[in-house]
Amino acid sequence: MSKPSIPKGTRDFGPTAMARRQWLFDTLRGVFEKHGFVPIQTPSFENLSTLTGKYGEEGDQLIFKILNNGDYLAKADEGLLASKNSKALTASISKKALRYDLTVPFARFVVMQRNELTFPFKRYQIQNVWRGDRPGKGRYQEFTQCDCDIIGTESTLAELELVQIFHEGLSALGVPGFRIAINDRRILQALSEVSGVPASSFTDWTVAVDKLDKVGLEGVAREFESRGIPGSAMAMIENLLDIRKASDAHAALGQMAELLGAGENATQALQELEDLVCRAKRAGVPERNLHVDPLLARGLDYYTGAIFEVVVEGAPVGSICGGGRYADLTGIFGWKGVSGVGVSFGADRIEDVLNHVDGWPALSNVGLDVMVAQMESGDVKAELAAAQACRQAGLSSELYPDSAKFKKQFKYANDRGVRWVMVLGEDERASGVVSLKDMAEGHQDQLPLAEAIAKIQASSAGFID
RNA sequence: GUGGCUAUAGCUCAGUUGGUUAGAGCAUCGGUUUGUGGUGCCGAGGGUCGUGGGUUCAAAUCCCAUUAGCCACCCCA
Repeated sequence: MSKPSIPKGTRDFGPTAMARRQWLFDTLRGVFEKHGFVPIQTPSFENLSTLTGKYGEEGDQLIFKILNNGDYLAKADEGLLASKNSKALTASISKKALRYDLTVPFARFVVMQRNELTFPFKRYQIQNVWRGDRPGKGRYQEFTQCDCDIIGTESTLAELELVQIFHEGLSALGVPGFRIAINDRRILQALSEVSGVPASSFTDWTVAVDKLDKVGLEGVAREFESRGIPGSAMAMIENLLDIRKASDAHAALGQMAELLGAGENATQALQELEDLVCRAKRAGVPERNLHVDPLLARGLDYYTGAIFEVVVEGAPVGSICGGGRYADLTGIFGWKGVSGVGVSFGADRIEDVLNHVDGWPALSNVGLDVMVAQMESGDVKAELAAAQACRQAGLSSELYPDSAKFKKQFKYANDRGVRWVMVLGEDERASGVVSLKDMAEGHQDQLPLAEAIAKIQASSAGFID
């Protein structure tokens, strides 16, 4: 007899966790809808070719591939099979894969549905994604992303709206001490150019920069060396570290402008960031929650403009949200020149943070307002009618399914955390009342059914968290 | 992928330098008389000590292998 288990990096969610998660999703949904986003869903798995080549080489390897049905080996390429070249063989034995994020499937969706949609199109999407990563703290193989994207406009008001949504969403969830870091790929591009990094090494450069917080300056230097980036580029990194210490976003942007000189793209990006920060501040996003971080890089290949990341100080997980502008993600699906920007809330990591700081509101997972006890006679006519009357009055109710001893029935109600128990015995029926016990207080009264219902309605549903 | 730690009841863990029938708490179930839960008291069930080999008169304990999990590194959102 082997104990059952679930794959590493996956989790079961019990009633308590689900009460919290549903509240989390409801809260974010409310924020998205308040900003005019509409929901969509896409399939859990896509054609493998839709996903590959969008997330960088590392990302591609983390995509969960689905083996073809049928006798896939018989149909596989003989030569590749014999050479045991897994990577090359994949294409001939797998045509589908679990989605890796919600953004690429969204781009695919937009291209396919373009004639049905009105642009700019604002959608939100709360669904699972899968990554074949090595699981660890705050790292799952299956997790839920809550995305909202605006596609079909280059207006920087879209970035502003998403920053507001970060602030409104995380505030509504009660996430403490979150910090929205913003940067721009165009600025990064210019920085790498100014520091003498060949254009072909830009991606390598961003990967190394992204690691700074983990590996330190020496680590980045080693990265540069192993990736063939001139050591002279280190000077810039140190400058950027200084900028991080700037008193505010305005000062940071000013220093960055000095480093960059007159590159046109970068100048525009700097101006846009400046505007974004100002407008966000005016829109009520506190300065302490918003930081311009010249070292924020982000790994995904498709970002071209503003990029975002949200971290929580002292939290046991990495970033809880991410996002950015992608100028032409639909281009790879055959529709060029459609710019979009989006952000993603990592529900599972936010859940981890709230667990860590014990920051959940009081949520009931009881799901039952009143339980009707069953008499030994097993004649349930009056009980069924009472339970139904409760439901018609908008209460959730159930009749205990067996004519068990009261001790057992009351224990069941207690263990479930049900506050109210109704008893309709001989005596009650004779006098046209019900007995209603308040499990929280321990009192019990006899009163007409209608009054009992009113009393329950006046109380809150459960008494155990 | 590298290093370290761990594996004993449903859960969390004790278990001495190897030595009789492997324990506790929690959980579960039953009892504590009439139609009533939570706290108390009494009782019960439940383990081939991760798996396979070895050393020994004797292994939960020592050795080897193997599997799984945890932590750190690496990598990444």
